[in-house]
Amino acid sequence: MSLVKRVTINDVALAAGVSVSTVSLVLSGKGRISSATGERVNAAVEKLGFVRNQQAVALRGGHSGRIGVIVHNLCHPFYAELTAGLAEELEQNGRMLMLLQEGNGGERLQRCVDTLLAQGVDGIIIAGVSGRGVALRERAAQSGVTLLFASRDSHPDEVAVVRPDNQQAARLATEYLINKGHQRIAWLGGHSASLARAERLGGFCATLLQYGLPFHSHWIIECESTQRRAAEAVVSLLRRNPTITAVVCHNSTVAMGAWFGLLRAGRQSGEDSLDSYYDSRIALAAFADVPEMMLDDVPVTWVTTPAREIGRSVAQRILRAEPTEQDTANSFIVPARLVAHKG
Amino acid sequence: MSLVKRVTINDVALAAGVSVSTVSLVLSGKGRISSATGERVNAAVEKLGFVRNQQAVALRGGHSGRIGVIVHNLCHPFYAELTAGLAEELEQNGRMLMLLQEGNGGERLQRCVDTLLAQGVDGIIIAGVSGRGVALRERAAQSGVTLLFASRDSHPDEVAVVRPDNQQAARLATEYLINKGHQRIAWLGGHSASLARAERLGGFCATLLQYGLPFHSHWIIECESTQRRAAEAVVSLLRRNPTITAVVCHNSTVAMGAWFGLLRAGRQSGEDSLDSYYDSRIALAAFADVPEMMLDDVPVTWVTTPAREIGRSVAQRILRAEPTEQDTANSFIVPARLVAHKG
DNA sequence: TTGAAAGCGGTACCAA
DNA sequence: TTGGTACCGCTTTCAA
Repeated sequence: MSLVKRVTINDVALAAGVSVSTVSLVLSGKGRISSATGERVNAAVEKLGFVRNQQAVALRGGHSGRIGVIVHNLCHPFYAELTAGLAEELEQNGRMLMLLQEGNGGERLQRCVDTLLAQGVDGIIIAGVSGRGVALRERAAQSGVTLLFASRDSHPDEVAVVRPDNQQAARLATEYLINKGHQRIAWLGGHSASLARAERLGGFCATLLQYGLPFHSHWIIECESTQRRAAEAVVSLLRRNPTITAVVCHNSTVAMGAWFGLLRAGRQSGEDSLDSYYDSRIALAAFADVPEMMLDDVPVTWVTTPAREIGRSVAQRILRAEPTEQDTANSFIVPARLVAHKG
Repeated sequence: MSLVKRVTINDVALAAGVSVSTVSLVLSGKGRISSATGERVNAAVEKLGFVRNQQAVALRGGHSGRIGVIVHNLCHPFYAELTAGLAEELEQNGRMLMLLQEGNGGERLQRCVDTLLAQGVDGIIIAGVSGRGVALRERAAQSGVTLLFASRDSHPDEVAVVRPDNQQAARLATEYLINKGHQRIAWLGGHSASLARAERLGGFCATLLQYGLPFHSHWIIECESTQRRAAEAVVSLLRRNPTITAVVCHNSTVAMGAWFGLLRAGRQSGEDSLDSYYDSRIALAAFADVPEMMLDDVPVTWVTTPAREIGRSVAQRILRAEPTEQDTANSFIVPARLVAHKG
């Protein structure tokens, strides 16, 4: 037993009574081979259970079929979806994904790229990391490897990035509410340092202005992403500004919290039906990274960021990209979809 | 421009004025090298930006440093966490992860393994796929590669698997409720075909019996994993069995739904405080794949399956494993943790 | 302490 | 239509 030697092309050649070059040709279907030889080789491959050693192929000069992916946090739903889309698309094209998680800090990212380069990847995708993009791309280019970025927001660097259209997403949500008849719309959630939030706010404000609707900066509420805080915030907001009829929430947690807050407020104000209280008074719209089953029963209209599509898109781009032409690659912005609450 | 040739060990040797063998020795710190030469080589490495080609290393006979991972569904929180833990642990040990998603069907899984084998991985981890384990392990063993399984439940095959202790998790939840004074406890959610559910139910029933508490099979409710269904189910359950004081929920969606159901029921029954209605009447416990921030405000006691730890654990095992001794590897069962609702 | 050379498993060019 | 063979980048004896 012990170290079972792997079946190589030599073994196949021997078994089929041909040379290694012939086997190689059959394998890649390149040369003009007589069908008799072809079958003999294939039979040998089958019998011996031969699997082609991709490392050797890559070493000789071919492509390795590996795409490196550096993802900031795999457990974040957005990046999980993105990575899933990436893997899906890459697998469909016979490539595979080498995954690295970028735990902390900038130095580490550089090292991730080097690790990937050492593994002989054909391309590298960085998902959700900001800054230092130019230096990294240069490093990758030195090795003739395409480097692409994917992110939730626009990149601070001047590098190409595939990302969601946060402005359009906000416009979508806002217009939906406006078309439903809402005129006084507030914003709840997110931290002012968030770039994605800033982009969304841009779309939100622009849409309000465009429709000639009032916009007050004190209707824009920062809020920690917990249900408790969101519930408190929405109640206090509505108490101070009773004319507000709709709220756009920065994420699903905030939206859930806001809903609970409304439920409580409805109860406390003596309404006899929470649903009617909600329906007649306050409409909720919110951004979500993925259409979550968990949220199916909450009366919120969701604008979902197409994380999976972004993954697929960036995969397609890296497959198409020639290492030399990467400089021509421009940002590719994927639109969001609106999922209206039924009923 | 165009195809920038990668810096090789030859270039380094040339630049440092030594032979390739010397460079190799310095790189791996193996031979006894004079510090003068060592420094000259390192300087050249630095200047040229050399990165060692792992494919060549692996081809020559060393380990590739790659671990293949086949995961059923990356977007499922349990498997996302598991994969993250896996990646974390592997990276800390200088390995990396080649990720494959097993979309559908059995044939495909076999192909995934072959793909991984062709890439020259040192080991393969299959996360969340059942059946056909024996055949796959055999295939891997032929190539001298260790194959390990990780899963949410016990495996139907007779192969080693790292998995959560579903029985213990259920025991944990049940005992917690009992210690809180609950005597009449129901079960809500999950499909009867689910193996994980069956295991949990085992722990649940055993604990009840152990404490001499009543157990009625009609207190075990199957339920689709949506909030709406769970809300309906919990209300109808309590209406039929008003003596029940606690419910164990099969997952977080069901728990959320149950809570909403209780809220509604409380309101309809004319209670003036939902919280007190809930607190005084029905306690909820539930299983969750990860401690989710989203759930921070729901009065549910969670038993979290340690997905990340399972990932880490299986990574450690595959790093430790010698290809030949895999048959001695037994199932490794990771206990769950209880997160009591504060207040 | 260092260098020369033989592979690892393929590919592809050049002959036959 | 096939076979011989020189590599790809690196490790590792074996000599020097």
